[in-house]
Amino acid sequence: MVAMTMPRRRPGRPRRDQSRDTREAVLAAATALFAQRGFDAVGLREVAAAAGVDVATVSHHTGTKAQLYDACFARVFAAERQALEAAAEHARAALDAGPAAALRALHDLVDVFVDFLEDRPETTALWLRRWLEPHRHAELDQRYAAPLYRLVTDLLTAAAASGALVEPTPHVSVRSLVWAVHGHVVALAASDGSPARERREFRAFVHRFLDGLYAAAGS
Amino acid sequence: MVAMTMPRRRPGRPRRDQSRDTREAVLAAATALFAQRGFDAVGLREVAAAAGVDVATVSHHTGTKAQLYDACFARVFAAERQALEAAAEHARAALDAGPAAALRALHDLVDVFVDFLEDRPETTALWLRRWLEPHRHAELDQRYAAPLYRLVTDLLTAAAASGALVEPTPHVSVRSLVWAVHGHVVALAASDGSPARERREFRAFVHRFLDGLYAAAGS
DNA sequence: GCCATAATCCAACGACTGTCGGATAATGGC
DNA sequence: GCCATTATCCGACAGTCGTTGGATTATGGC
Repeated sequence: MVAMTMPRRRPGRPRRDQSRDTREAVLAAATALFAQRGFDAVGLREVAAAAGVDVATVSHHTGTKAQLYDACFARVFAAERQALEAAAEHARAALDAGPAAALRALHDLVDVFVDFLEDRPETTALWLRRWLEPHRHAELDQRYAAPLYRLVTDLLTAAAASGALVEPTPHVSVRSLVWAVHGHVVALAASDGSPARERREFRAFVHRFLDGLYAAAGS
Repeated sequence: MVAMTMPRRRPGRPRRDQSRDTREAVLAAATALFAQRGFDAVGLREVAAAAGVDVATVSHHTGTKAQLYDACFARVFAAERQALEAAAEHARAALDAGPAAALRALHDLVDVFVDFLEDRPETTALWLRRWLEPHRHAELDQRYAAPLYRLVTDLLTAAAASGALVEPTPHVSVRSLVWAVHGHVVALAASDGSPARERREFRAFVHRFLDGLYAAAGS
């Protein structure tokens, strides 16, 4: 953990950036715990212990428990959004270079997505937990999910408009693809087999899925 | 709720089947609450109130809170398994009647699955919550998920052996399909659009997906 | 070198949690 | 009609929860 490598904190006016470091350590510890066991099962004292600080320090930096949870969420999904938007921009640029290039760009985009979630499984855990909170679902959807979905959906729609593929309901395909990836990550975490093989197989499956969308266009 | 239609319970030796009725009411109330808000966020007193009984009565019938949770889980998935096994038997029988009949049977099987989850969204919620519990994941997988997955995977494998379709990794396809359905159910619950249209669109998507597996066989 | 600042910890609060012993009372078996 | 049975509720216990007020102390600005 980050807290282990840092010198034990002591009271007093902060060194430069001490506040930011502590906040980051708390957020990292809280994110891991919330992803693993959920909002209600994690106590603030536990978060504090994992971050190497006192409970009151957690509250001091992140306010209420719900605010801490939201901060963890925002932190993780900002990273995801950043990774995806760069890749999507790339794909959008390739759209004008013909169906073959567009298909290759889509493969790359999906690979970036799969890589990201494989590397940070806590992202999947947080997504699933948020999806299970109906009252926060709407706000979550608008702030995080919708922009990402629109990104890819627009991509597919544009590809369809250029005649590169046929997909009557792009948002359904995208959503199904996203959930399939989450399922893959969950299965990967619980797997006792060869992770490398499972990753390869899933990637191949996703690519076949994308190719299928293109094959339907009969180009 | 069931509790509302039943006469207020009073102490005393039970009428015939009173015990079973109370247990059922408790399980129903607990299942709904656990699905909505999760294990830790639901208190036993809340379950008791929803079932119209006292806390001690809940413990008396279902033991520990964890045992109550497991009982809810087992109850829901027994129903799912029953529904799916009947449909799968049907599909397996149709496998010898040629590719067209087999494909139609697969469509039917998936429709049964989608119908079931659309009708009982709490099933999806409980699945997702269980998947997020890594320590119980293995046991869960072996007791409930594995048999169902093997059912459908065997079906696809047999179809592949008969040359009806080509699918190198049936378990990946099946898992992805299952997660896509769960994603559909979640989106449906949070949707503010037309549920009927979303259901139609998703069903069409799933059928296209299955047809794609067959189309790859180049029959 | 002094002082205001602010990060940190300690201690405690009230509320809520799961669980259990014991009292109550209605019913089935005799 | 009596008795053993048992579903039900009341009350209480020990523990944990999130949160807060106040004391402590090291640092940056002067």
